[in-house]
Amino acid sequence: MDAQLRRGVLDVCVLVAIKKEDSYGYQIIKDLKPILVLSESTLYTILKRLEEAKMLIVRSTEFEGRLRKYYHITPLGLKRIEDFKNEWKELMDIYAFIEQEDQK
Amino acid sequence: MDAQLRRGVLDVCVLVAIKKEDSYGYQIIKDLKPILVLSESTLYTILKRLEEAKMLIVRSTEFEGRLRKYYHITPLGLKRIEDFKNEWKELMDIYAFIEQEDQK
DNA sequence: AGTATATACCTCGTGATATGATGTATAGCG
DNA sequence: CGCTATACATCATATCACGAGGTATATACT
Repeated sequence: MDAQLRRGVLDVCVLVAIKKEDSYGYQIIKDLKPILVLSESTLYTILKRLEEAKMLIVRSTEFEGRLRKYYHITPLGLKRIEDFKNEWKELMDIYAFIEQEDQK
Repeated sequence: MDAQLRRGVLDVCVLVAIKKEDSYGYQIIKDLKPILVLSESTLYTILKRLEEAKMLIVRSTEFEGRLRKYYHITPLGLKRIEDFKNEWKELMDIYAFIEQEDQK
């Protein structure tokens, strides 16, 4: 899929994956794989950005000798998802325009 | 609207506006204004990129003493629109996932 | 013991891109 | 003569995805 189109949904997909249940990097990649393949470098960049934007809070734990950073969604993160849904409507209008004009 | 979401549709909107009828920068901005506001610097950057990608060909003319660069869409440009429509389907699947997971 | 694979994190550099600010120039109108 | 509309352009900046590469542990296989 086109890189630019992906960008618009990447962070919201990550937020949604975490909203469902607190999760960590490696798990999120596996959970999203069926609908969206994303590399570790991409995901960790996104997680960091969302944490800096206070849409996520992190809690580091140790699990079987390895580090795990569990992310939890904040009210700001939930708001981001809601905002996205509204923006999606605008995007649908734009797509409708594309389809309509393209048929002419 | 979110900047990232915009990015995914900007160039296709421009292509569609030109597909309908050969057009030039200033006109395209006016035509798209009802559904998508874009600045001159943004548009001219996009036009340049699409021309370099051979999705548009340009023909410079003089109109009432001013320069006008008319753009015409190429088969590659038409293909880009078709590809976009297919990618849109993938994007709809992702959105369906977001909606579904968000309701849980 | 050694090797491979899965888990789990991270950083750095690069390339692509949108946008505001700014600049140039002409036409037409009051 | 100044203002607005038309019409182009460039530059600097900020954001972002991603590949390449790095570190470390647990488990399973040979």
